[in-house]
Amino acid sequence: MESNNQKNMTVTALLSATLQARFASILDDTPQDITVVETQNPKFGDYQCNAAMGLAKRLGKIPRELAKAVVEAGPMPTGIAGMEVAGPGFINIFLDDNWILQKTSHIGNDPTSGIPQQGEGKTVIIDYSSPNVAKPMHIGHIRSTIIGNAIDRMYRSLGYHVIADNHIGDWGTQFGILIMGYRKFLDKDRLKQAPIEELERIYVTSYERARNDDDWMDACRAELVKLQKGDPENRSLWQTFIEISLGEFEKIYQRLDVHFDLIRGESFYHNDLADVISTLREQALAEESEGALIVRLEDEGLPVCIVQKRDGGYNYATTDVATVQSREAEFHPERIIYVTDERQQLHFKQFFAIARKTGCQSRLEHVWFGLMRLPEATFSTRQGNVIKLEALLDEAERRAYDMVSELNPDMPEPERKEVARAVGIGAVKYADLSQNPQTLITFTWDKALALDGNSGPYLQYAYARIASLLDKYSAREGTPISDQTSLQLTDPRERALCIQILRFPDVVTRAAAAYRPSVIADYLYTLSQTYSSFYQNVPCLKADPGVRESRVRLCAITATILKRGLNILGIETPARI
RNA sequence: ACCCUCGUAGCUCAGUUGGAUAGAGCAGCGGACUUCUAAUCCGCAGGUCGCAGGUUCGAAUCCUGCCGAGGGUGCCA
Repeated sequence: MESNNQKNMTVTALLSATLQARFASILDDTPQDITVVETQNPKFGDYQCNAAMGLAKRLGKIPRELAKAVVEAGPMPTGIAGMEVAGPGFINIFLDDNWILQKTSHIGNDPTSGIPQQGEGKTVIIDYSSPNVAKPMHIGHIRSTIIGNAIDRMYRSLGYHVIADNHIGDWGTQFGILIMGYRKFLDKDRLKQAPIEELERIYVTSYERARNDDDWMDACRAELVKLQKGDPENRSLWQTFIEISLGEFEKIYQRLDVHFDLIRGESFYHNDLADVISTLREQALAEESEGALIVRLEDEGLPVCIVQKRDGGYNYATTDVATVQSREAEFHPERIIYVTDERQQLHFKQFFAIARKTGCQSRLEHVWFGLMRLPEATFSTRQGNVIKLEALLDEAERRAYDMVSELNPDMPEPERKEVARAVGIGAVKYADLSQNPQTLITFTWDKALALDGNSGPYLQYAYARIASLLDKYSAREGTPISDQTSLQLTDPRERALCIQILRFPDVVTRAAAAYRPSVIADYLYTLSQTYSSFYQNVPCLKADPGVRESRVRLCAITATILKRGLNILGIETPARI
């Protein structure tokens, strides 16, 4: 009987502990870095330990002999059917079939699918999406939103108390320009029809004018000062801009199934900025240079950071320091994770350094991703070749609709639309989540909306096929497959599938530690392929009684893992496609 | 000039942080549908891991140099 403690451990954690004890039993002390990893190739066993080689060298022993001694140190521990020494000193581990089945059942029935609840009692703040007021969200914003949300869900699945905070750009010089634009160029009909597009239009018009007209520029500055001093009329306009923008953002968030616990823009921290500056002065961290206030960061190998401009205005770094201080005081987070594009790397290094100097205790992490580009050119607001997020999602749903209609012409219209929505959005999300974020990615419609191969729809389809199989089983037997059905291994493909299922808790743990949703995406795709191969080649419903129940149950557990894994990526799993 | 990333099959990308014969998808070729949902499965072909050195039992992965791409570098965010 396993203890609760062991049930909360991943397979690699369990095996690592087992092997560590085994090494310790033949050595004088307990080596620390004994780890067990999944094998790439089944012929090397299910898991492997590579520690003997490095350790032997340090101890002046022969690697193969050390490995052999470990293998022969005693009877096989729980869960392990056999171990063998291979190559220069690898220890290949073969799991015990009964243990595999027991573990697979446990993962299938566990409310957290075996994911260790390592985050219990810890708070993590995740700062993502963060669009600017008065600008529509385009495909440049999608990555922060989708990747950030996946990290959010990953940490929740590990038991962390997650605070998702949308740090919107609702304060700054653009509002003077916007207020003048609103007064002079506003078209009320357009504002009703497409509010955010109209705000963007008046902003761009006003901005163009300001570039060529100094009087206009001065007027914009004057409006900004009035706003910052609390002028009621400008204040109310500003509120209007924010409400309109938030309303538009919320539509996108609803479609993407993204929800924030906090929406605190830069303005929320505005009153704290003067205090931040005076603290920096008191601690002698800030000094004047060329009329501005700077923090020197040579000791960190970083360039100077300006915290207050010559005209008295504050910079982004100042706001971010104020934000961290506020978050620490209110929430005491163990960690704060920021998800932004790669251009802000230096900024985050600088402001993390300043935050630490001012006593910040939270672990600060910057998760960055490459900008998205269009095949023809770098996309930019100025050139007007942006793809609006809304248009992308519409196109995705349209293509998915055509696909669903072709596959399933009998599906009633409302359901077909609903499925098309889930599949279209899932395709867009998966395209973004399935690759390493830190690479430059070129946007193409076909890739973002891929419906076959390594794609969201492939995974959803795999899920739907299982759901259909389970329905069919229930219909025939008059009752769904029981959670208590005992599993058995009668075909190598069943074993391969179980081995994949066992990996899930490790994968989620690893993905969260690396802030990489692609690790989960990659795994789910492998799981689906393993399942598809099993399903295509091994009869389930048609199998003999007993074997049939076991296989159907295995299908059900696979479905559970697929559903949970996709849910962590923020991708829905319709029961029919 | 300096700093940060990236460079892997024709194309798009993985590669468990130093492990065994570098893997998928798309495209190409050959097979499997009166189905347990073929958006699938089985097989074939495709590689000087940008180039050159180095570190060690072992390198796509780590160090150095070079080439190429992208981003950044005191009053934008």
